[in-house]
Amino acid sequence: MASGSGSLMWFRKGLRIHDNPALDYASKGSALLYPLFVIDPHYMKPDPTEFSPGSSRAGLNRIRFLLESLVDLDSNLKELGSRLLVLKGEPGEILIRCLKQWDVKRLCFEYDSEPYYQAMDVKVKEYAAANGIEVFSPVSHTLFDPADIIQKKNGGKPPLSYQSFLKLAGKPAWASSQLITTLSSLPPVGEFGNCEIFEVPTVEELGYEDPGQDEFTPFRGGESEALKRLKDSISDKEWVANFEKPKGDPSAFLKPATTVLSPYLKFGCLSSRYFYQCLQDVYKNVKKHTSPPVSLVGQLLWRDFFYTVAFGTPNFDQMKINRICKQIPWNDNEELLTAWRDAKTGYPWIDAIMVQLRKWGWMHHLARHCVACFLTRGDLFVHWEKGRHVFERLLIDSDWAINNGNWLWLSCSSFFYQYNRIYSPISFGKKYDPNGNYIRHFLPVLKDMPKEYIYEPWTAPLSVQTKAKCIIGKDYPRPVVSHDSASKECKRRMGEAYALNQRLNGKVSDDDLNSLRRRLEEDQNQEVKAKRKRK
DNA sequence: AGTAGGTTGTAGCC
DNA sequence: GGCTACAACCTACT
Repeated sequence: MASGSGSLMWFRKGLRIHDNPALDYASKGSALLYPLFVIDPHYMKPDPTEFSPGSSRAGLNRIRFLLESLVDLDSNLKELGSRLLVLKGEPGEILIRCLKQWDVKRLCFEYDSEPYYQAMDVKVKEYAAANGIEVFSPVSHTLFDPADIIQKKNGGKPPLSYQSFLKLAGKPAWASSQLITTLSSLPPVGEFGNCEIFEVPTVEELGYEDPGQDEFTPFRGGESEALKRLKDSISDKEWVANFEKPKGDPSAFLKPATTVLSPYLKFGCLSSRYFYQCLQDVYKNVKKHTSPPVSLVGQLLWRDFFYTVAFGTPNFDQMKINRICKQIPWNDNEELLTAWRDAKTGYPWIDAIMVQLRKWGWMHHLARHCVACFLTRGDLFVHWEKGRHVFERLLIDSDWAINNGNWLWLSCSSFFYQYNRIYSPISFGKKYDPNGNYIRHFLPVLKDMPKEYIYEPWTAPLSVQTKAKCIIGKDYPRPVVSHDSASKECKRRMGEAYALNQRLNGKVSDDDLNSLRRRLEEDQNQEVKAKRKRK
């Protein structure tokens, strides 16, 4: 109760010591500190109905990354004379139970703008208020407070373009203040009575079996790893100063073309604000540097842009009743979706990327673009929400606002509308990696295919296929669609869908969408018939 | 009402 | 590596 002398630090994201205002405040003026993490079954419980090992929300790679981050957090807390208390269950309920049983006068946790936590936090705050417990919930996951930008600076609506976001956001308030990056010690952990406290579990303890995979993500979770990676990334000042995102090589995998700090930012193992300040320090000491949107700081601002729009847009993660999302008659073709998801489209560039996603949980941004475009408006015309689900589970850096924002972008449903610009599943990869080394690594079945054919193996003469020990249609699939005709058909459908959205001023009903879907399919059948006749 | 600009398209040319 | 045509969308702002 309010008479207590302890603080409860509730970790969700923000799995770090450095620049953690909630932790800093919790540790000040309190005789006791309870650092808590709750293992949420929504996120961690095995779901055997899913297409890959993991829960319904997260694949095994990301679950493992989170556990590693917790182990590291626990060990960093121990160095400061504390430890991490791990509990299991629905986090909101568990937290309230802890507040009831423990000696807590102050509850601290990082503000989280995702709908899932917004709903949970309302209940927790209500309980705290009713019981005289002080709540401190600072914005420290992002550079800016999304609510501040939307309400105070833009009259209640989120900006829908990056440029307008930049103008509204300006410089962060804390840009030139000293962030607290180290703590010297923490108060001792209080008595936790009959609460059953766990150590950080292993994946096996969570009920997962060894998936028997030959290759796993090379990225280890945790604040220590994040800071090491940050230091490595910014040590090359020229590289930082000249960074231009679109110029990176998506096929580079031995040494990725970006920092790969995204998974650490996702879980808050790395503070985006600290990263921002480190980058500004580099910029100060060089003659010239790149700028947003392409620079490294630009990447952090992209992150905040998507957080802001996502916070200000109800139903951001779906097509229907989403104010900013174009209504498009996507198909529901399970076979095409499965081929894409399981790296069996017959396009090696696409399939190699999907294998990297499955094994590493990370691919270059442009590689993500290629497969997202291919699944949706480029070739297969499958609903972006299906692709979103696959990314959401498999990416180690999957972040609700950013993942959904990028699927809206790539499917030309919002933010980006030039649907005639389609990534070629053949030539896009080839211009970076003409020898196909990336494909050879992630699709070893094609490792002996001559480079003349590796992006289009179905065009290789049978003698070449035999010599490469890879028969197309047997050892590696034939293309599920022909890119030339499929992309043309997609453009036609997008054009029709856009016209419908414009005509109805965005108010497209299920019936409108279904009748367009029927018409498009009829047109396509007629077209196919006409083609046959001509032959 | 009209226009500029938009992180990252492709193919074909030099 | 850079230029052009291709076909053409939207948002933000004048």
